Order: sequence, then structure tokens, then C-alpha cells
Amino acid sequence: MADHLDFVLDQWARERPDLDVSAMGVIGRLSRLSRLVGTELEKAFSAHGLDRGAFDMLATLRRSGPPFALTPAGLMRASMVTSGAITQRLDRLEARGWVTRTPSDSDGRGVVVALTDEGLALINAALPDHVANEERILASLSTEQRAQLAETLRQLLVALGDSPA
Amino acid sequence: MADHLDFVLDQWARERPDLDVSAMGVIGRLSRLSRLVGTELEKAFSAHGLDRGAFDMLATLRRSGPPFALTPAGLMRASMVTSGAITQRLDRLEARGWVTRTPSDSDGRGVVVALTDEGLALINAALPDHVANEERILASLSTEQRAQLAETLRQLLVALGDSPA
DNA sequence: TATTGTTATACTCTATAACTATA
DNA sequence: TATAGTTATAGAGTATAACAATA
Repeated sequence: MADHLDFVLDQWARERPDLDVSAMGVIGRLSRLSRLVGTELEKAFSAHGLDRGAFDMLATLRRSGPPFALTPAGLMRASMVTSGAITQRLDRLEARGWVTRTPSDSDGRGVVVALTDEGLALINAALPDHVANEERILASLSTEQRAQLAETLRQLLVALGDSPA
Repeated sequence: MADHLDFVLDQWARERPDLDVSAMGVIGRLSRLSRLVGTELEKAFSAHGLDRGAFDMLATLRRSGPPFALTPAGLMRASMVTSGAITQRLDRLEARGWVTRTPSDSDGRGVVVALTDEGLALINAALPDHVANEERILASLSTEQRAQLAETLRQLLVALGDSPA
């Protein structure tokens, strides 16, 4: 079965046969898939009253382990969004009672963002649904394909400068 | 070499050993990579005074072949953005003199968007740089890995409802 | 001087809906 | 009634820069 990029590559082959546009077959699909997957992920989030940004913040705090606390700078590095977006996300999460902001002990400039009991309960409840949703999204791939895909994506990420922490 | 998702999966293994979060290894990497690749693509666009949305419109018109004309609805389907975004993109492209909007002959409600000579020259010039940039982004993969990646992504896209045209 | 977090600006996009002109 | 395109609203993100407090 053909996808949209099959159509696009066909058009380019006809219009610009001088150009090798095969890279588009990878990058174009990457872009479209990321969009479609994003839409699918929202379904599980909204079932818990969350959106992507909120889930991202709560999950990052959750997986950091007890006491479920990080600085805004740490959340920024993990989420790949700008500092302004982090401030706004935290404003909303704080208003909902899911996180607290307290001055850092060790750094007078710093702030520590921590999950409240309500925030912890929420992310603990949303997490299994999110993981099940991701499994559903990947259901068309074999175990081997999934492993191979993860490894190829990692190779690309490392080459583009992605790093742990 | 480790990437960010190696770190994330490690944290989840420690915090929620009851959950199989391996799907995150695929979907998380997909999301981060799409973001990083997007940033890299902008470099080639901005060298020609374009942004992602503008390049997207011009390239879609270009590959449709002579007379390089499509309806806003056609551009919307190809680009996966909302109708409001299309209207705004076309407003900007029209103001720059790169596309024209003329009433459709066959449908009184319709509009035909067409590349101007300037728009055609611009996209023809930008295209080889864009393709070279995509090749650079994928340089860390072998030919076989690229082909396999494209095929796996296509499989996922088709399963999620992506289709030609 | 540099860093932390917040605030501000202008812009692009989202989702949703209303609106017109036409089919 | 439905469709094509535009317009409008509120909200979340971008990039960039400025800012106060602290290191």
C-alpha cells in the first residue's frame, strides 16, 4: 500500500529527474509520522484531562524518582521547549494543584518544581494508558522492526547531537 | 553512544519496573528526531529567505508540474495544516509576489493558487540546497538503513491512515 | 560577568466556529 | 444542504531580548 510520500517522490521523479530526492522519502515520512503520532497521543492525554505539555512535565518529574522534583532548567532540557514555554506550563500546572514551586535551598536564584500528591496520583494513573496507547500506535510493527527502528533513530539522534540527561 | 531516550528508559526501569515502556524508545525518539531535523531543515530554507511553511507551499506547487497551480484545499491536504494556516501562508506568499490567487473557472467558489515566475525561480533554486541538506542530515545512515527506515515508516504511516494525494 | 527564572513582544500555528458565495 | 475559502477567537508554542536576583 502506498503512502503520501510515494506520491510526492513520484511527482519529483517526473518534474525533477535530475535530482535524487530519495532523502525526502525518509525525512518527509518522519515529519508526517511525527504529526500523526502526536494526534494519536493526545487521545490518551485528554482522557485524563491533560495535554501534551502537561503530561510531558508530570512524566519527567515522575521518572526522576523521589522526591519527584526538578528545576525549570532541568525540565527545559528534557522537554526541548523554550524557557518561556516552561514558565507557562508550570503556571498552569501550579494553578491546577499538580506541582509546587519553592525557592531552592542551594541556589538563591533557583526554583524547585515538585509533584504534589495529586500530581503524582494523576501521572501514575495516566502512565499505563499512555503506554498502552503507544503500543497500539506501533501495533503494525514486528518486535524486530521496532528494535531496529529504535536503533536507527538513535543513530540519527546521536549524529545530530542528542545526548542523555 | 547513548541518546536521551536511553536515559529516559533507564529512569522508567528504575521507577516503574512493572511497566514495559519499550514503545517509548520508538515514539520518544521519533518525536525528538522530528524536532531536531526540523531545526536543521530551517537552515537551508532561511538561506533563501524562506521558512518551513513557505517552502512547503512552493515545493508542493512545483512538484504538481505545469502550470504549477493548485487549490487551497489541495495545498491543505498535502501540508497537513489547517485551512486558517493555509490562508495566512498564501497571504504572505502573495504579498511577496511568489504566488497569485485567481478565481477558478470551473467552480465559482474556488480559487487557484499558482506560482509566479519569481516563485518558480525561487523554489527551483532552493530545491537542490534543500535536498543536499537532507542528505547531510541522513549522512550517518547506510544506504540499506535508509531504505529500511523509509519502509518501516511507510508501514506505520499506512497503518495510521496516511494515503497518497 | 554569567546564570536562573520570569516577563514581554511579535509571529505561526492549533482548534473551533461563523460566515459568504456557490454547487 | 454541502462545499470552498476566508475570517475570527482563544490558546500554546517559537525566537529573541530584557530584566532582577544571585553566583
